[in-house]
Amino acid sequence: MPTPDTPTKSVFDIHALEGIYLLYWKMEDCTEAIDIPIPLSKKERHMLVCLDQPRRMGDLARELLALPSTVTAMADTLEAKGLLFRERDPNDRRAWLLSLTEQGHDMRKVMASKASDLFRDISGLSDDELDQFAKIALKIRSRIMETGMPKGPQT
Amino acid sequence: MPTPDTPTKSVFDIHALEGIYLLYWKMEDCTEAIDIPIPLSKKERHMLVCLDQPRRMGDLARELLALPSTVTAMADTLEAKGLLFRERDPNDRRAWLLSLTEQGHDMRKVMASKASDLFRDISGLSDDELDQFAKIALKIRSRIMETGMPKGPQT
DNA sequence: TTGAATGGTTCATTTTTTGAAGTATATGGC
DNA sequence: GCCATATACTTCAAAAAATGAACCATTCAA
Repeated sequence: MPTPDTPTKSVFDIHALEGIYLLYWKMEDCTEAIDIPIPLSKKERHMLVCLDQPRRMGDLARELLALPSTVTAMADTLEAKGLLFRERDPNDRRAWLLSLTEQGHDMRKVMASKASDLFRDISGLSDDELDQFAKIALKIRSRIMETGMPKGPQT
Repeated sequence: MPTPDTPTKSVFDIHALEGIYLLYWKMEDCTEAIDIPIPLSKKERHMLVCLDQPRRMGDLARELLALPSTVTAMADTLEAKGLLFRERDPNDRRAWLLSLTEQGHDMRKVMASKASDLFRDISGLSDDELDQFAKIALKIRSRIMETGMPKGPQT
């Protein structure tokens, strides 16, 4: 019978990564339970949260690891629910900019603040640790935004 | 036209969380590209990585935020691919323990070590920061494992 | 100007997830 | 021990979500 795998010698071992995955999954799980007036799927929630400012559909698709056609569908339903609207990108008239309506912004704010609270509870970190973690997470965020957002599914 | 939302005053603000999400998504994206002899879906990969030691299907379902029936289906395909096998849990003969075959363990090790490398590249952190981040991620991991794994979808 | 590339849409197909009903084992009260 | 109820997993049909190919409009570059 196989015995548990021994940790690799690498600095950042798989159990730390597992911590990140668990955190993500647990956040997903608890976020489901946030009570919002209009029911949204997980991906739709993420899309909403990504829209702190107007974004092009293609960018969203890459960030959310979705195909353009998937983003079209999600934008359709969020638009139908009155949470966002499309505007032509003045710099490229092929592209749409998605922007939140006032209702969309309200909902996004509620979700963002609840998510932040959830993170504190779930992680159980001290203020000091939260601070350290946030600092590094922000670094990772800028790094990914600079050096390459996810490429997303290839067609 | 709505202006970008102002950050909340909470210690752990939404942009830090966004960093964690981006990290997760980018890891998903790059992990797709890891070349393995037997093609697996994302969830199947996660399941494999979770099986560093024999686990009950119900536990996996909760951790992976899937329904029991979904885990049954995934276990079936991974079993058919020769990567894991079922054994009755001697402590509860209703339950199955999923264990990796030797091939499964080999594949898991490859994926775990590549994931670790990927993380270093994607995050772009210094060794010192990696260390700090890993320490905190491990804390979060134990915290979640103690105080409550995800409940998963409710039937 | 024109041909190739890009941004998004449409829609039929495939994949994945869901959930209700079922089997087998466990657990707690009597 | 016996029964009722709960738990662990399975089955399978229905629903939801993602995919990808064909398409239109605009942009970019030769």
